[in-house]
Amino acid sequence: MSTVLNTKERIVELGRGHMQRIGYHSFNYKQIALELNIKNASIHHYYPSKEDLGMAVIEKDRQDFMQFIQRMKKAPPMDKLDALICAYEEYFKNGIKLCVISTFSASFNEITERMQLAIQQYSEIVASWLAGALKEGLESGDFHFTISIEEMTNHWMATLPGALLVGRSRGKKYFDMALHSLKKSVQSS
Amino acid sequence: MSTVLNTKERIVELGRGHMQRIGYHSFNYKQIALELNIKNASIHHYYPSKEDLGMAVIEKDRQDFMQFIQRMKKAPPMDKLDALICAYEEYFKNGIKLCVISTFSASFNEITERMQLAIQQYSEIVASWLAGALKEGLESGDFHFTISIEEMTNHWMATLPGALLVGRSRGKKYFDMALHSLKKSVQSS
DNA sequence: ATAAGCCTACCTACATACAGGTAGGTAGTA
DNA sequence: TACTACCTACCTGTATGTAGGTAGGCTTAT
Repeated sequence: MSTVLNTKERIVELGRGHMQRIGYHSFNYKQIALELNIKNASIHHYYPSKEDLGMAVIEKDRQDFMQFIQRMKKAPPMDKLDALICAYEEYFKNGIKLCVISTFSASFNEITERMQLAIQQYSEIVASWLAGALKEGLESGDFHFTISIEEMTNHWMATLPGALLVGRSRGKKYFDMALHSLKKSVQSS
Repeated sequence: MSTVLNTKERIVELGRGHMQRIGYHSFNYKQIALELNIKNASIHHYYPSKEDLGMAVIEKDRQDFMQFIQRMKKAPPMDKLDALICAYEEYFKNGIKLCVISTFSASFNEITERMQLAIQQYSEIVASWLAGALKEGLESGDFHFTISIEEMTNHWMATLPGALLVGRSRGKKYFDMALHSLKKSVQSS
């Protein structure tokens, strides 16, 4: 698969980045238009409304996550969690982004119902993948923890976004510490 | 202390609520003006710029937290943590708010440096209070955990905002579960 | 082979709305 | 008299979105 993106794909890609950095509502078409050297109105040619673009961003991120699942399908459970953590380190590094789910969760009360639904569904996909990886690691003996898988899943689902937020206000040290604690949580608790 | 607020105080109070629900950037003067039955321009009489109002909201929340610290000064450590959790339950209930620190952390890249600084300082106040409560509980034998106080503090600092976000996308059940796990974390880990 | 027609990927120009903010005024109170 | 707490009216900037146009490539019929 070639990495050359057409305009439509580049709009989503750039839009996603901006939304993750400054939020869905603060994001605007101008920034993308400048970067792609096209006019504001041309974006509407591909995405008639901002909601359409928002939906496309969520959908693209979900698809990327599905591919991630596929790629990691046969990896050992710890590698799966490591890869997830690695993705979050990338978000934090690349201009202090949030993950897409957190981005839209932070704006949850100002997005349309359609978008809320898409985020809810996407969240459940991530959660069930996480639960699967945790179950697998527990059964293989790679992980050791005494709380339920559902609780551990939820612990991860809350801590990953929380680490991004806390990293913004308290700095990288505390972001790293949160992820480090998270990794340890499946090894002895 | 009377609960009757003057207009200036009510503007901050309402502003805070709206910011917590929809974010700093999405929040606008009109909503407050309507609720207080005054004109948009009158808000500028009290807070010349939006940044001033944002700063006032952060400052008010910090002051409220300082009062909270005072009130809980002689309470047993577990009561302190319970009270904090209770505050977050209130946020989640009252129209699905985030805490003020998360609110501005979510918008961290679109607020002024002054506001960023204020949030950073406020974060450190919360963190050091939390660390104090954890230390106290550990020494009194009320808490049992093996990780460092700094790590446990950070765990709380990340999980509380994370729970609010996850609660928005996955629902109250998972918000409650996150807080429940959090409470358990100081009792056996 | 080529002309006609159509589609894609943009453009210019504009409509609309709404936000933050300012200038200057006024009524009531200290 | 001066200050407080508003108001009306307006300016400016900016965001989403629309209408209509155009250049160039592709398709199809003759």
